[in-house]
Amino acid sequence: MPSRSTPVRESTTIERVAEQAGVSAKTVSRVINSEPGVRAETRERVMAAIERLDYQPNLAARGLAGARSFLIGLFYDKPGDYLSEFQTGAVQRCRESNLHLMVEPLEAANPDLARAVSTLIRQLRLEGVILLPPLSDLPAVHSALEHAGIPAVDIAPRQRRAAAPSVDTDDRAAARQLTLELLGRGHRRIAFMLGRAGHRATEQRYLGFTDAMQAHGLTVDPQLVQSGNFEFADGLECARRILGAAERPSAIFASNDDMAAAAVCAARQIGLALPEQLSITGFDDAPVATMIWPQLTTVRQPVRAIGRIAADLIIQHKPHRRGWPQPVPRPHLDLEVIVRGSIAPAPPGKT
Amino acid sequence: MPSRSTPVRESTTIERVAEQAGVSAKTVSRVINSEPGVRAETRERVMAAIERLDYQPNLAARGLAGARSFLIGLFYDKPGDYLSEFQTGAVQRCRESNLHLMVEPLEAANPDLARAVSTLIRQLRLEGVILLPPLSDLPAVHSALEHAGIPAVDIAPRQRRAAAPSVDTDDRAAARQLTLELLGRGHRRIAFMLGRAGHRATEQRYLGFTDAMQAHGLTVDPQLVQSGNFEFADGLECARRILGAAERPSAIFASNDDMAAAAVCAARQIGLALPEQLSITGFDDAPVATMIWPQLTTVRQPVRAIGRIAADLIIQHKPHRRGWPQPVPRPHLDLEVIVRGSIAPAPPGKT
DNA sequence: CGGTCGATTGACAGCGTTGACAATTCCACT
DNA sequence: AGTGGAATTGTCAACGCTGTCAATCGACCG
Repeated sequence: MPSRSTPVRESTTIERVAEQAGVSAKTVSRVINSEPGVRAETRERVMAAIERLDYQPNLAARGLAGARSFLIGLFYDKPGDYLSEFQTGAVQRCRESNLHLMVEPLEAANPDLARAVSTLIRQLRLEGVILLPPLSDLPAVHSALEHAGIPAVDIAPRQRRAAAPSVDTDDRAAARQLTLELLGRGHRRIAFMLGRAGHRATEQRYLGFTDAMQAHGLTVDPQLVQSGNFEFADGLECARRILGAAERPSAIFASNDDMAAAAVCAARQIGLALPEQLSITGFDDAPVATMIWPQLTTVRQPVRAIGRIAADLIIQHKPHRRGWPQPVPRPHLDLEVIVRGSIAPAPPGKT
Repeated sequence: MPSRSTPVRESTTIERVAEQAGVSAKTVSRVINSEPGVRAETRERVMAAIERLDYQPNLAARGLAGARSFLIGLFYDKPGDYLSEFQTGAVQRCRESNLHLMVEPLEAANPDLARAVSTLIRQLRLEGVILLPPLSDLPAVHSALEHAGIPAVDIAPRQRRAAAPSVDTDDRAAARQLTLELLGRGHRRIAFMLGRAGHRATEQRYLGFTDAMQAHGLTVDPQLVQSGNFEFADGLECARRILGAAERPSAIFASNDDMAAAAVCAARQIGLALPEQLSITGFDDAPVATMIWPQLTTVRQPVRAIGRIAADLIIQHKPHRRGWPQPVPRPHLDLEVIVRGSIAPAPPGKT
């Protein structure tokens, strides 16, 4: 029984819709793009025709004719859970405006980054680009984009650029609040595990921590501040150093959950009872936060929401009149401290 | 100091390149598309011109004229680490052929899935689609794609479709091997935590497990087989049921690392010493596998490689003469068992 | 009732590239 | 030098849509 393969059927063009609706192609185009100046009755007739023929405008043709692309780029360096959540949120927003998201991994360390970026944007004529950290901190990327006149939004950039939109969360405030949870439980000697140098998150979280400490008149023992680069393996080293300190802290504030998980392991290995003998906090509410015991007290980032907003910023972006910088939107999202089992009152005796 | 905004410079067109090289636009086009029938010397001249002008062909125009899109779709349901690794691999392969990857989250449960898919593919004119599970098992998606004549590759589909390419890993063999690791350590009473019903991985991993058990003349106690849906929370329940059994097993084979992590937690909570009193294995080598203690013995999936291959299958795909199904490629990737601290010899006494 | 002006709509020429096919060039061989 | 055929290159018209600008329509005014 030879299978007849069904060939691709011709797709409906704008012309066919125009015919159906008894108008010109241009008018159909107007309706598609929700341009003003189409009589309501006409618009309806056209929409009905579109519906009836199940018409889908051809992106390439629209792009070519209209000098746009309906494409937004999402540039990232490291894959991971964060990325996938983020992009899901961004795509959601894109769909509402009939745009599409093009994901492009890029190596931050690549010396030829600028050219890679430039190639991408010129080939695709991206309408905007979302930069995930650490790409959001690379001048090479920024200048390539600026040179091409393509709007970019920086996600959690270390320092905001003058005329560039960005999306941030108030890591500092959340870190402060998280530290307060520890202080409130009587902890005084608290260690801190830093993230990767140069990341906004690294700085802000540490600042929030010191804010809270200072507010309580406490100083931070430099021996208890170690860098873990946001990674488990490094975190393990770092936790060991911290726990090996002459005077052991009663709590560890890790800059992310992976490192917090490392602290949990390290503590367990030297036989500490958790959370009784050592409180640990993380950051991000990554999957691992609830997959270990005790579950991590941490800070939830609304990652999808951030993705949505990032896409929204690109979409809302109107090219501004030259010389007149438009106000740069900088949404700030609230983070949520989530208290779980990994923290407990400080053991007595340690004051 | 008013900032003059740099406007978008005109991009080089194929015409300009043709001029530079002293040939017609069509010849430049030939070079770009590496078509045969261009004298070597001419080709070089053109390439030099392209280089000199830093020319980037316009995707939209190429697409419109050539009736293609240079776009491959990656449809997924659940975001996560797997997705982000996979897409990174797929993009790598795409770049080698100047294609781009369009990621599209799709809800498997959406009753209107077929239309969502159809809209996507007609708007974008995708050249192919990669379906991540569980989408790779949905007839609605398949038929929509087939109807549009768009090649699709199924990733780990439950059952292979006749003329459809797919990428699989030999989960069954790996599960068998992993089980052997347990059996080799003297474990006889082994519990199994199933994944989500309907997933290929769920079936194959269980089959591999029973293969090995049977080969050793062991029967599986139905009480020790529980379903955890691939999720930590469910896994926890499920582990508790298993550990609460009249006769406790000496090992648990979890169908993925999240559930294995749950088993670790559950065991710890009832005071079992790990791995001495209970061996646990996972699957996938997810991030969590090395972020808990003891680290999980598991199976590594070459996720990026799978992504690469999936993209490759789309790219290699040549539309076949109607009626003559071409051989369907079905690469099979090897998995790697990784032995870590979560398994140990069975405690004596239990035989 | 002609005129005016804003609201609608349409005609037409591209957008930058490739497909189909024609033209030219190049060579080997008479 | 002439010829045939393959190799190479060019011409021209799409591809499906939108920008520009002209045309038409209608309401309203004097």
